Amino acid sequence: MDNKEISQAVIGRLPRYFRFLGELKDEGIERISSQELSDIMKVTASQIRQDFNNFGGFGQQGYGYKVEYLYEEIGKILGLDKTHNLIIIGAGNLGQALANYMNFERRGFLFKGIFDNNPDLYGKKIRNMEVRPMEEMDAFVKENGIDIAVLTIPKTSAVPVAERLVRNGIKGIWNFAHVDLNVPKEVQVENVHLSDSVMKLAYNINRFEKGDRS
Amino acid sequence: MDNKEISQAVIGRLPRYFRFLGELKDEGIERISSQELSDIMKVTASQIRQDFNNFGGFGQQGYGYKVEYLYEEIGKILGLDKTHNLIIIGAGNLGQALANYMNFERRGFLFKGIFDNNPDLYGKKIRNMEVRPMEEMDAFVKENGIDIAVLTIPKTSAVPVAERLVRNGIKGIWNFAHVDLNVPKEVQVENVHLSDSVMKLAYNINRFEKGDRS
DNA sequence: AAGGGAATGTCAATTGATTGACATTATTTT
DNA sequence: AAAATAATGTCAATCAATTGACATTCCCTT
Repeated sequence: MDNKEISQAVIGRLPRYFRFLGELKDEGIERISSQELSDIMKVTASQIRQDFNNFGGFGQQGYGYKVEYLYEEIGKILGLDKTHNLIIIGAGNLGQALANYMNFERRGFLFKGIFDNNPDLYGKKIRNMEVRPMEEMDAFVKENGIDIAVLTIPKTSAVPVAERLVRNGIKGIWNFAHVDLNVPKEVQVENVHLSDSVMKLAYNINRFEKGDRS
Repeated sequence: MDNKEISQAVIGRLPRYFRFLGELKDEGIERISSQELSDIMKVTASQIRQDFNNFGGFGQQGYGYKVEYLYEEIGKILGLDKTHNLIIIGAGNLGQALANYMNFERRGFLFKGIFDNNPDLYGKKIRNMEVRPMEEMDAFVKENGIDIAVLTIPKTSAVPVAERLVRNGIKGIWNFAHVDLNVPKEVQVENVHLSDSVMKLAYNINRFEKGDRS
């Protein structure tokens, strides 16, 4: 295994490759060239080859890539061959949506529990899982080997809750709260700032209306 | 108004500036230098000045930036001084979560309707708005001047629905479906691919466990 | 009113990402 | 079995983004 650092630009593209390859596989396509993939995905063939080569190259010269093999390998790179125990903090609309939405299970993300600090919700069943009070979170994380916490709580509580999670050995935080979390570098944070996203959309709509047709 | 193209890298940072400035404003801070902002936001002061200069520069030499003024100006750049009429397509968990979650209203994103093709949901009230059947969508978009459609439907239906939206003059699509939409360039698409996001998280957790401490 | 100090705006240098080109190597055909 | 073909892997060139440096300008104090 090479130890050279892979840029996040490349990593950010892997899930999209994975998605397209999965679809090709489902269609029964067995092999594909970087040029064909380029046409489908609307990125340059050069970038595709460059990206795959970061991991050693999965193709055969003169032939192309075997779709299924490539799909498997990218899955492994992304760590989808392993399972991850996951809890959701915040049983509001978004937390519930994510809990139910979980065809993430297929990818090895196992939903292990959901927590909230609203007593009205305690015991409520969400996807066959009772909402637990926040006080139980710390022990639960430690005892159940939880890797990932999904934060769907208001920004005011997000920071202290993140600190508690870190203290109990969480490995990754999927953060939906509108706030930056400052955690030690051994804890991975992936932010989903929905309002940032919709603002970008607003900008681009506006930009276009002002006559910047590009 | 300058007509030079602003890179999406810069645009992508604006919402974060906006968020931090809003908080500073709420704390009653009146002025800030790029260096101070750099310390808070953990980006270089040079990048901050460079970014703002894309829009002509909002500061005063020897003084810094007026927080409130800067906040307002970035809001205007993002188009938050205008209102956008928005509908949600797909009244499942995620659609409902987004509908309720809407403190987007504060930013000028006005929730005007929600649609689904499941008859069981027709008429169900979500945030004071009855779920409408998909058949009514096309006319509704046209008649109510809808700018933005939020797609929270399965990937199979996302593509044809996007086409219908485009035909009826939608300006932007906030796409939560796990599929790439091919729309004319005058229609802006902002993707929120949640599974891509969680896969990136999985990668980074794995990478770290394998000993890449960075 | 004048001078010193502070921080912007901007240019240049560097770093990083993407694209292009092609030699190499495997496959396929004859 | 050899030649032709096809497409990768990789190097070099280009393009874009980030950082660093500093002259300029404006604020603030005396």
